Amino acid sequence: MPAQIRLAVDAVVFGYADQQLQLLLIRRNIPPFEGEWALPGGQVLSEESLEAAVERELREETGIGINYLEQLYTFGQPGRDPRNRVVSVAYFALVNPNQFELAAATDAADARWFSCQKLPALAFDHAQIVEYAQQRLRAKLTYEPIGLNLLDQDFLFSDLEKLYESILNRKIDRRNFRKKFLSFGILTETTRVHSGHKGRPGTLFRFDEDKYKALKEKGFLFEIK
Amino acid sequence: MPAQIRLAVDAVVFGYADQQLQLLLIRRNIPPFEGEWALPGGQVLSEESLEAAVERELREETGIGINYLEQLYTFGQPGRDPRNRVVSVAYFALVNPNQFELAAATDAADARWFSCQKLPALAFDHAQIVEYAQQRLRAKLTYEPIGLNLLDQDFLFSDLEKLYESILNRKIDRRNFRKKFLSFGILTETTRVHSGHKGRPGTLFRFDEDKYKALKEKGFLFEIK
DNA sequence: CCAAAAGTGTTAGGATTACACCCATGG
DNA sequence: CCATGGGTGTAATCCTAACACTTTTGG
Repeated sequence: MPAQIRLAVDAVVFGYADQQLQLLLIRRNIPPFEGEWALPGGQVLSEESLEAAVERELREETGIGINYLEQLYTFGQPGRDPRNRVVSVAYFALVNPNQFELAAATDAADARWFSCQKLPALAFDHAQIVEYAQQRLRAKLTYEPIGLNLLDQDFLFSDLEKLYESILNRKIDRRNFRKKFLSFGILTETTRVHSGHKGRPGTLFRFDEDKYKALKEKGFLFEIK
Repeated sequence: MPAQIRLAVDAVVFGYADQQLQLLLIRRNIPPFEGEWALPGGQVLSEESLEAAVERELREETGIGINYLEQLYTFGQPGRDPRNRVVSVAYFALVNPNQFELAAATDAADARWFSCQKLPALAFDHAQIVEYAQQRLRAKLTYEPIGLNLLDQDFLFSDLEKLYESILNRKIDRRNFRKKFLSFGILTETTRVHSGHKGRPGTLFRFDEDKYKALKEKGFLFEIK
């Protein structure tokens, strides 16, 4: 029998707060890399699916509720874990940090959001995994409306615009962006709001996911340049 | 210790011949699914990378030389292998079937090309994996020039055009396609050819991969609609 | 000389970009 | 009444899509 290969999952969980992309990390309380920050994750149990493993680990380690989940990539270089051969299937998740208690520390683990602008050093090859996930997020934002999973259910157009600007890291023309996005017909208008800010209140929009799915079936293409 | 999860790789190897997309399959000579057709692949050894495992399996089972390889997706549903829990990292490969002996049967395995239009029943969940790979290929053809890996080094424009037509399964305007593709500046012109066909001989082109990489670095975007 | 495939340019319509002023509210 | 952010239209440009005839060769 060959030396065993262990299978794990890791989750790159993005949130959006303070007009910045945030990443959810846990502090490891066991070796290797004890005390360092790492992606939530762990070994896959023998009878559970990969997605179930991700969800279980997130529940155990962070108590979080996921809006969007997709498989990212499988990292399997020998040596990426200094002790054993561990192959890890990385997942990519989007959540709205407002929808639950900010990183309730369950288990023994300490869970926290970090701005993607100021990440700490990460255990294993997790920095590489995060880099890969950011690329995926940036790319996907332009051809699927997944960014909406990072916002509140009802949001201002300016929120959406700032989200795109901060993640894609470039200026976006407000008028053209709104025209384009609205032209897809996947947002519905709600009432109005003042909320915390000064200035004129803005319209609240809501993502119509069923509409989007229906259009997608019909071959409709979402695209933001 | 939990029941062991086994890790495997599978390769979806596409070729192009007779103006059709082809898929490389092997006939299994051990249970389960003995005698049925399946993707080349097998268990990952404890010290090899995933890519090395794919290349080793392809060498052992088919004697093939790969032009393009990328990770496709990891399939890990419990029950996908009726005997053990096997998680398989699927890879996606493009080859030119002219570049080596047509599926030399090494090992005990029988390896063959099948037109993607007429695939046999496949073992395990391999039909699903192939379906996923075809989607990836179709999508990727439109935003990366990977189709060139399926052709001879020197090829006619009409070959490229037919390749796109057959894989995307729609008519393409010959003039617009040529204009667009040439505008990228990633093809270089060679001499002329008659080859086997009737009619006026056409110019042979060659993919300038270095040029493409250089442009890509600079933020250039390849796109065929 | 005929059949087969290669090669080539123009135009209309649609999409994208660039751009600046007025409006509604809170303090 | 002022500061802040929300809301809106038009014109120039670029890109895409549609479209047909001529050229070169082999048989």
